Formats: sequence, C-alpha cells, structure tokens
Amino acid sequence: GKVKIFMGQSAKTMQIVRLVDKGNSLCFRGWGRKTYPASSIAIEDSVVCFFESNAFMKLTSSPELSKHLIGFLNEELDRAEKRINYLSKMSVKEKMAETLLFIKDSFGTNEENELNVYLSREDIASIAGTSEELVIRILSEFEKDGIIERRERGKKIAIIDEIRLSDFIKAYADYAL
Amino acid sequence: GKVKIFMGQSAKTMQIVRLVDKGNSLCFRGWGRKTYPASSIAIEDSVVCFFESNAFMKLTSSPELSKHLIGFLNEELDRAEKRINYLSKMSVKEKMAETLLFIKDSFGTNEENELNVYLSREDIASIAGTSEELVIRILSEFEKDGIIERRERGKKIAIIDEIRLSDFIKAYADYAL
DNA sequence: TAAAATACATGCTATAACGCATAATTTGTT
DNA sequence: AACAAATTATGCGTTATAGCATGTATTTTA
Repeated sequence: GKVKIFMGQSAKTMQIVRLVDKGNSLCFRGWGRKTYPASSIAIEDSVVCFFESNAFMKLTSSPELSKHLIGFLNEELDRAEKRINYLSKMSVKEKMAETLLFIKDSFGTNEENELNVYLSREDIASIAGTSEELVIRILSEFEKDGIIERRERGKKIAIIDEIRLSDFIKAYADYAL
Repeated sequence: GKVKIFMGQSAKTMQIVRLVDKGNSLCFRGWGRKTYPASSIAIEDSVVCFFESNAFMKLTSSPELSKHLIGFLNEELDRAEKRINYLSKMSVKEKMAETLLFIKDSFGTNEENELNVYLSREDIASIAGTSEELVIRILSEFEKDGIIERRERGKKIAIIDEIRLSDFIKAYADYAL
C-alpha cells in the first residue's frame, strides 16, 4: 500500500520527503548500507516484503536489475531536486499547488478526479513545508476559486482545474511534473 | 573543476540544487534519457569530458560500474532529501549554517579552514534558498559571534567554530552531514 | 449513546523574511 | 588613471507566514 517517508524526529522538524505507492520498493534505497537515514509510516494497510541483505546483494549483479534500479534512483533524484527548487522559492500558495500535483503524481486520481489517498492536513503541511493552518486556508481558497473540491467532509480532494494548478508552478521548471 | 547545478530559468526561480567537484561525473545523471532537467555552470575553469551515449550504455552492463553508479545515486538522493527537510523547515539563520557546512562538504576547506571555493553572495543565497541581503547580514552576524571569518574582503570564508554551526542544525537530522 | 479525543476551520497578532533604496567597496575596461 | 559595472553592505517599510487561541465538526473509546 501507500507509504510516506519522512525525516526529522520532532514535530517541528518533521518533513515528508517522499511518497511511495504499492509495488515500489522502499528497500531499493537501503542497498549496501547499515542504516537508512529516513523513517517510513504506512498511510494505509500495507504488505511489506523483506529481503535478506546478502541475497539481495547477489541479485545486484544482474544487469537487468541494475538498470532498473539506476532508472528508479534517477527518477527519484529528479523529483527530489525539483522539490528542493520548489520548497525554497515558492510562496505557500504555490507550494500547495505543487503539493496537490505531487500527491496526484505519486498516487493518482480515480474517475472522479479525486486523489487516491487520504492525507491529514498536517501531513499535507509536512509535504508542502508549511503549517496546518495555511493548508486549510489555501484549500478553502482553492475551492472557492473552483480549482478543487473537498468532498466527504474534507476526506476526499477532487482536482477540478488541474491547468490552473500547474499555472501556479509553471514558472519554476521548464518541463511538466 | 567545480560546477554548480541549478533549476529554474529566471532569477526569481533559480535555485542551486547540487554542487559537484572535480572527478565527479555530471553525466551520471544523464544516463538513458534525452534531456537533462537541470542546468550547470562552472564555478571555476573546468575540464569536462564527454562520452558518446551509446558507448556509455554498453559500459553500464559492467557490474562494477553499476555498483558504483548506484552508490553514487544513493548518496546524492540522501543529500537531496536532507536538503528538502532543511530548506522547508529551517529559519534563514539555520539554513545559512547548513549551507556553509554543505559547501564545506562539497568542496572541502584548506589548512586555514577556508572554504575551497569562492561563491558570490547571490550564489550562496541560491543554495540556502534565501535572499542576497539575508546572506550578507547573517554572514556578518556569524563573524561577530566568532563562528566564521571573512578574509580577503569577503572572498574567502573561514569556518572558525564548526561545532556551533552544526549546533544550529542538529535538531533536524539524527546523523551528521 | 455519552464522553473524550482527534481533526478541521477561522480570526488575530507578532515577527521573520523579503525586497527596495542607497551607499560603500571592489573589479573590470578603455 | 579614470570611469563604469558589479559586488558587497546597511537601513527600513511592507508583507507573508507562523503560531496561538478558540470554536466547530468528526471520529474513537468506554
């Protein structure tokens, strides 16, 4: 299932750095190291598979797996570097737009354009790098402007106008999310 | 030589995401993709080697190179995720502390604890994710507090009290930079 | 089904950070 | 050497954001 990966131990320093959907491997990152520098929490019930480190190391000799792994790391590094750019330069409103697209990119949406995941306002704040209060304020602003809709008392977020969302962030990178 | 890697085209959105020293390969990231999503500028005179993509692809089958590459990407992803955490949660003063350590980590210091690189205040601002003015203010504050020294009219920055610098950021991650 | 705990929402205040104006240095150019 | 351009530095008003207080709704527990 879906997993969030974060850094920092206290509430003050906690920051979600990555979101992982089912089928994707957390363990990829742990390769060849004693400790993994971040922590994970399952957002929903998840099945987690463990590999023995040694056995996994042997597999690494497979060129196919290596290729896959390199591709995966490349993509994640891309996403991470984009987020560095975003988080440090954007206004909170822009960060919220980016965050909604980031969540969509990570977990997708259903037929009604609703995000396939429930995240608390606090979690969203931790992705966007802002406060819970600002998240709530900007979500209602986005709803007022017809960009999103909050359904089932805020549990589901539907993206109504994705174009306008990406307009917020289009100045920041020369290619689409 | 030394190279800075950044994203965003306008001054407003420009953000340095990574610093690369001599010997390290930029091209690693370009592997298997048409376009590289960030831009690079040499900080100092550099010798750059180009590989033909096809020839490079063949090499990738070598398990040794794969291993090396995977290790490299893992490290870079670590650094990137740490910076995500830092940039979104830290005060400007803390970000400046982290930035100085980040620069030291990237390029090292000489015998007099001076950073092995000259970066304009604007560049530093773009690493720290803040404004040029704040960089200047906080640098002089750090100097007043005996944490750093600006030598040769600001061209060289010497790190006097690294302990106190890392104290600023020690709450953010459970392991050292 | 009542009580407690959690999550969502809104108003308000204090302040950190931004960004403009301006000045002082330093560097580059003819 | 004298000028222009760029960089570094400082002061200051404005604003965005954080963070508290407080209230309402929702979910969980007993």
